[in-house]
Amino acid sequence: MISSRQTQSVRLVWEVFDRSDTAYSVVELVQMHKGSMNKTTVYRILDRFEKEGKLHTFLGKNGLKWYAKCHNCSSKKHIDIHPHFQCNECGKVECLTIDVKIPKVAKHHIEQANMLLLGQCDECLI
Amino acid sequence: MISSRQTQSVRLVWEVFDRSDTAYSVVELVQMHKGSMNKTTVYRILDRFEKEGKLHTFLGKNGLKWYAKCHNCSSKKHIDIHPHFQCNECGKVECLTIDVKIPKVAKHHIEQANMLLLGQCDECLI
DNA sequence: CCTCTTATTGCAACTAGGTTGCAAATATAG
DNA sequence: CTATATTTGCAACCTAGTTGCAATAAGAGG
Ligand SMILES: [Mn+2]
Ligand SMILES: [Mn+2]
Ligand SMILES: [Zn+2]
Ligand SMILES: [Zn+2]
Repeated sequence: MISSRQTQSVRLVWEVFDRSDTAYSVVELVQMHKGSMNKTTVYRILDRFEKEGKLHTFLGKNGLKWYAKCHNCSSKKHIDIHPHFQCNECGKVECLTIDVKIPKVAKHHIEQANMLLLGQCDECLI
Repeated sequence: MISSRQTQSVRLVWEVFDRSDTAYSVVELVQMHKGSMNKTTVYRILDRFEKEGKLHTFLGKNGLKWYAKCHNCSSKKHIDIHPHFQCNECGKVECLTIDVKIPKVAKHHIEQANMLLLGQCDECLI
């Protein structure tokens, strides 16, 4: 499941994602593991998870990097090209399962489409 | 046309956008005006232009802030909700005139959709 | 034109996310 | 149990962007 060396830190970071399908910003993850590992280690472990196809990454509304679990990816193929949602009130981020068709643009070759929807989440709508 | 005080710096920054419809990153703009004004000034002028509805802003692929001219906006209403394209090879950014319909998401209120298309621009396709 | 008020600017210091080089620690193959 | 390669901590660094404050300069009104 977890390739390369299965260190204490690797296990701790993975557990967070294993427990739920929530997306986490690097800032949260560094904060969360403060005391048990260095921030550099968090960054490096996340990098490795991404290369291995365990996590995918995207940018939230202020350019912050977010990570979420992949479901059918490997180091060879990332198929997590889905839109993401971020709540303008609580800041929470979610992976969306809806399909977005990539628009065609004349004279351009489009390889990827990043879509970030902004608004209010279910909890903040009340 | 240009509200507030029309300083030397304000004129210089505006000229860049007035000349063409190119999008510019703040990094480029600061570099471009190095020698004639401080970077803080560039940031503040861009902020003002945005508030006044002259420029709109969005994030490029590395979370860098980009600015481009608005065409029918005012301080009251920004209607520049269009997708943007960034070339993976030369880094160039373009505003796209295509329409993207904002997807609906159950139990969420979507206010805005940010879309960044990545690929190769016309010049880099050769 | 001159004067006064207020918006704008420069500067230096700061914040925050993210990266790097290197020596020390540790997982794991054999 | 070793030997080796990977991973980690640390401290220093980088870059985009922000802030407080004193100095400067638009431009409105006289
Ligand atoms: Mn996702
Ligand atoms: Mn645009
Ligand atoms: Zn919310
Ligand atoms: Zn290009």
